[in-house]
This record gives sequence, C-alpha cells and structure tokens, in this order.
Amino acid sequence: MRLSNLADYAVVLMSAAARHCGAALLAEGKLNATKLSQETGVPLPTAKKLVSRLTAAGLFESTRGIGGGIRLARPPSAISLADIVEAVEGPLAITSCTIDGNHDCVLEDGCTVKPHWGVVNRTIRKALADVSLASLSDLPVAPKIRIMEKA
Amino acid sequence: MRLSNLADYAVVLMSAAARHCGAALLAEGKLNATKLSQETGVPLPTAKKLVSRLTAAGLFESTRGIGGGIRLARPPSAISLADIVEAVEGPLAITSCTIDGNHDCVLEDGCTVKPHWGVVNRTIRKALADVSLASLSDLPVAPKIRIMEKA
DNA sequence: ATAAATGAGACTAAATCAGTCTTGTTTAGA
DNA sequence: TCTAAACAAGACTGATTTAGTCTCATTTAT
Repeated sequence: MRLSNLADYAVVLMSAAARHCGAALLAEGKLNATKLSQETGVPLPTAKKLVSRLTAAGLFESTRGIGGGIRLARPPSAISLADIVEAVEGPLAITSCTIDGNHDCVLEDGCTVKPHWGVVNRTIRKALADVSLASLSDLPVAPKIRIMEKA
Repeated sequence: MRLSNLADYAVVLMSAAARHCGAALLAEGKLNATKLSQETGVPLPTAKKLVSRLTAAGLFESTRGIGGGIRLARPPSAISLADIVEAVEGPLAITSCTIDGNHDCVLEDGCTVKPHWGVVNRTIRKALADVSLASLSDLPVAPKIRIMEKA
C-alpha cells in the first residue's frame, strides 16, 4: 500500500520544477533533468528516466538539441498528485481486478468483495487529485480544498 | 499504488469467514485455514500463512490441538478493510517518510512536499476504514457509510 | 557539415513479495 | 499417563517487480 519510490521522486521533481516557472524560468535559462537532480538530490539517471516518463505523459514539454530543456506543460495549479502518480505507475487501481480486461481472479463472478473496491478506488483517487502541484510548492495560490484534518 | 496480493487474499479470506459466524459456525463445526482455502480458491499454504498473520494481529482467535480451529475475534461489523490491510502489510503509509522514526530522505527538513502526505494518508486510511467486513460479505447489516459514487 | 548537448530507450542488479515446506504445540483417545 | 493425530507458527526458496546505470538516437548552433 505504499507509493513506489519512483512516484515519490517524481512528485518531488515536479514540485521543484513548479518553482521554476514564469519569470524565474526566463531568468535562469532552460530547465533540465540535471538541474532538477542537483536541486532535489534525486540521482541523475533516475531523474532523467522520470523526466522521460513525465514528458511522455504530457506533464512536461521537452525541446531537444543544444538549447533544449524541459518545461511544465500546464500551470502548477492544473497538475495534481493523481496525474503524476498515474504517469509513473500507470492507472491507479488498488486491486488488479479493478483494471478493465483483467480476469486473472479465480472468483470473478460471485465475488462479494469486488464491487466494493471501486468505491475505495475512487475515494483514493480523489484524495490524490485534490492536491495540486501549486499547493505542494507553497506557491501563492489559495488552497483549493480542505480535507479533514483528523483521522 | 496497488495492494499486495496477500492483502487482497486476506480480505477475501476474512470475508468468507464472516459468512461462517453465529449459527452457521455451530452447524458446520470449527472453521480452519483448509476450509477457507477450499471455499475461496486461495492456495492452502498461502491461506495458512495469512491466517497466522491475521491471528497475530488479533482479528482471528485460534484454538490448537485436535478439535482446534479459528474464529473471528470480533463481529464482522467491527472489522474494517483498514484492519485487514494493516494486519498483512503493516502500518499503511503512502510514503516512507510518513512512518515515525524514518529519516532516509535526503531532503528531510525544507521538504515542501512532506507535510501534504499526511493529509493524503489520512484520507486513504479513512476510505479503507469505512468499509466493514459485514458490508463486504453482504450480510443483512445496514451500510454504515455512503461514500461519493462519482469520481 | 560538424560537433556538442540533450532526450529516449535498453539493460543489469537489487529488493521485495508470493509460495512451499518443516518444526513445534496442543489435546483427544487409549 | 502415554501416544498419536491435528493444527498453528515460523523458516526457507524461487520468482516477480522495481530501482538504478549505461548506451544510442535526435536535434540545433556554429
């Protein structure tokens, strides 16, 4: 029930990238995996790999060649934890039977448990979708939500 | 972000056990890992292992010896998905930095991401805690909660 | 046209997880 | 009281997934 390290790193990486948008970006020149690695402490090869995946998922926009680099594809307030986690780990489903087209389960029909996973799944997804990159980076943006503070 | 297979199996196992409580238990005799395995399709050795862990966590009560067996320690309505998952996987924390006493993270202080994991964590835990074994087994018990049906 | 810089993809090693087996305890029956 | 059968508990092995490293293809300024 833990997030993979890669997904965790990806969140840290994008959070750092969010701090380099707008005016800051123009002042310091292009952003790239190397720079993000130095800032966050995430190993460079891992950072490169993650940047690739996040770019493929449409969260980063990349430019190749000498003057190349990366840049957030959307404003930080429009990128959620759910987006990042799904980009790295694939569709987030708590159990394999929740994924369409999967019929590995021996029980399948007649399983009284299965129908309940969907509800749990959606709740978890919402918890991740409600946290934006802007709030993670402590940018001057009003928090969109206020989830219960007590367990 | 997926549940481990063992945790998934544990839920199925306990769900089956919940159907054997009260009058049904007395009629059929003691319940054990072998019987649960046959009913659910979970491999016997795995079922045994899970029963051990669930017993150690206080969800099952076990009696050894010839006439021995297992039995739910609490009524199905008082056992939640969170209980079962934690019994098998340990404390459920989305990231390792959420677990007390863990200081592996290079960032540690000054990490703007960390404070937000707690909120996500509690939300996920609640989603699991709100589903009881009784509702999973389709027992004649009124549903305790009604989580949003739309993502 | 060339060379330097960058992103993308393939590969290797490590850690975790699932599954199997053996041992230790307990109690009914002789 | 002793023996044997039944059961749970713990240790071990194999496999899958994951993290990390390296090499290659692509692009653009000079």
